[in-house]
Amino acid sequence: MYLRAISFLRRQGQDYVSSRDLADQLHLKSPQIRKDFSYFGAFGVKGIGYRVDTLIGRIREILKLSGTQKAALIGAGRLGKALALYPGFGLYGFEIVEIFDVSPKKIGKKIGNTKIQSIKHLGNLEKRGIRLAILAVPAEAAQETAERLVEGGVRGILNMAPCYITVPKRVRVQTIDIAMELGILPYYV
Amino acid sequence: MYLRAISFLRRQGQDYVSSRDLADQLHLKSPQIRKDFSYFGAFGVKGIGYRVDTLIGRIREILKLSGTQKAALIGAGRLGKALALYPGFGLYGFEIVEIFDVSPKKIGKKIGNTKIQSIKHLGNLEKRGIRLAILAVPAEAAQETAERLVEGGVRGILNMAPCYITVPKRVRVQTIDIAMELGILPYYV
DNA sequence: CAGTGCTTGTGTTCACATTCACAAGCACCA
DNA sequence: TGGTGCTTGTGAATGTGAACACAAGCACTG
Ligand SMILES: NC(=O)c1ccc[n+]([C@@H]2O[C@H](COP(=O)([O-])OP(=O)(O)OC[C@H]3O[C@@H](n4cnc5c(N)ncnc54)[C@H](O)[C@@H]3O)[C@@H](O)[C@H]2O)c1
Ligand SMILES: NC(=O)c1ccc[n+]([C@@H]2O[C@H](COP(=O)([O-])OP(=O)(O)OC[C@H]3O[C@@H](n4cnc5c(N)ncnc54)[C@H](O)[C@@H]3O)[C@@H](O)[C@H]2O)c1
Repeated sequence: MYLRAISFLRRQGQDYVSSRDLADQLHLKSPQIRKDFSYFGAFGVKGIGYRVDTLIGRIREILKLSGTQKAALIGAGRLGKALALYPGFGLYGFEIVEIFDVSPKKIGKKIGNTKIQSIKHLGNLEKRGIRLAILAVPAEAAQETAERLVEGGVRGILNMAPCYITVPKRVRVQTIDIAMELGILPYYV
Repeated sequence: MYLRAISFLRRQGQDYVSSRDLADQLHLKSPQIRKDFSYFGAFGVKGIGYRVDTLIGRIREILKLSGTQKAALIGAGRLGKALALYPGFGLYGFEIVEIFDVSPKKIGKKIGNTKIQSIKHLGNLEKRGIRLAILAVPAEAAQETAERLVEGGVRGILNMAPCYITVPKRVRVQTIDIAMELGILPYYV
């Protein structure tokens, strides 16, 4: 979240940012931000604030986002296609290098420059330097597909299907349930 | 989250569920679930658990999700199209009834049964019974578009653009930043 | 070079959410 | 009908994260 906000400031040409500025932009209180940063060492300048470049570098280091990371996309449906063409992953250094699907109609076709491969040819992703996967298959197939990913050596899964998936604890899953997020709104409205 | 899990159980024909079962499924502890439910009154049966139908009804009531709610979709790009055709909103009783875009190439075309209208014709959504909107426009246009939605009487916005938007405090915004969620994974991997 | 204004970093306080532990209560059975 | 086995609902304990308040420190100014 900080990375996104600070990257935005950099694009606008800002060199320094104070915890107060960030707090206003992110709708947080400023001590929150200073505490968060200070957990990872003191890299601000009293009286001035934090240097934007330094901050981006440190946060990328902390989150292990330095350099580029390869990711696989599973499921070339409507959402999968949107994700495959989404440039926003670049900010965090992600690149979708392989796409898989089960449907013969889709296998062999291309999304952008990337060919859709058969899920049967998933193989050992780890050996190809892929440790992350985005799961955009129907909920019914999510658990089964996740298990194949784990076999393939994947260490982190972004699950777009509206269900929980169970994996060995060395594997991290992050689930996004878009409809559920919308479901939160009426309560407050 | 509970609603999704319990709806899943109902589809499987289960009549009752205990806090322990739910806890296992959602990777939580069981007292958490009992506390959460008890804040809204006691509607379980000791020795048995919670009746699935009752639970779904109560949670829908609590979250103000009883009945159907109309929503507008702004931005008929790749993501917008996927969302417009996504059946998963139905679980929470949402229906996308209007779609808007700015591009002359898209206006007049249909996604499913819904015609894409010009954003100029947004008008008063409230009067048409629309209190929720899904924002799937480029980040640069998000703030400006959100303001038009607020003018149109929208009370809740699901923002898919990777940026914060500022709205009057009577309006609730829920932002989903998909790339950011993926960005969380490497830290743990 | 002392004074002013601003911002960081952090010990302490505070608030809240999670977890524990157990009494109360229902169902089933002998 | 009394006993057994579960499960709920909830006060109390615990843990965790947010907010506060302020000393320490940098920059700029006259
Ligand atoms: N469309 C949306 O806007 C949206 C929003 C939120 C969540 N989701 C979720 O994302 C997932 C995908 O949604 P979608 O709209 O793209 O669906 P879709 O039906 O358009 O696409 C699903 C794709 O997955 C492929 N597939 C099915 N089983 C597979 C398997 N075992 N291995 C590999 N590929 C397989 C299908 O061939 C298809 O191409 C679903 O779980 C859906 O609930 C979608
Ligand atoms: N594609 C994805 O998978 C993905 C993932 C995460 C987030 N997002 C975000 O969702 C948003 C949409 O992404 P997309 O991939 O669909 O982009 P897109 O470029 O395919 O579509 C954007 C659409 O918005 C329309 N638009 C532009 N300005 C508008 C305005 N002022 N009013 C109404 N409509 C307007 C455009 O005409 C276009 O049809 C972006 O903010 C993007 O960052 C997309």
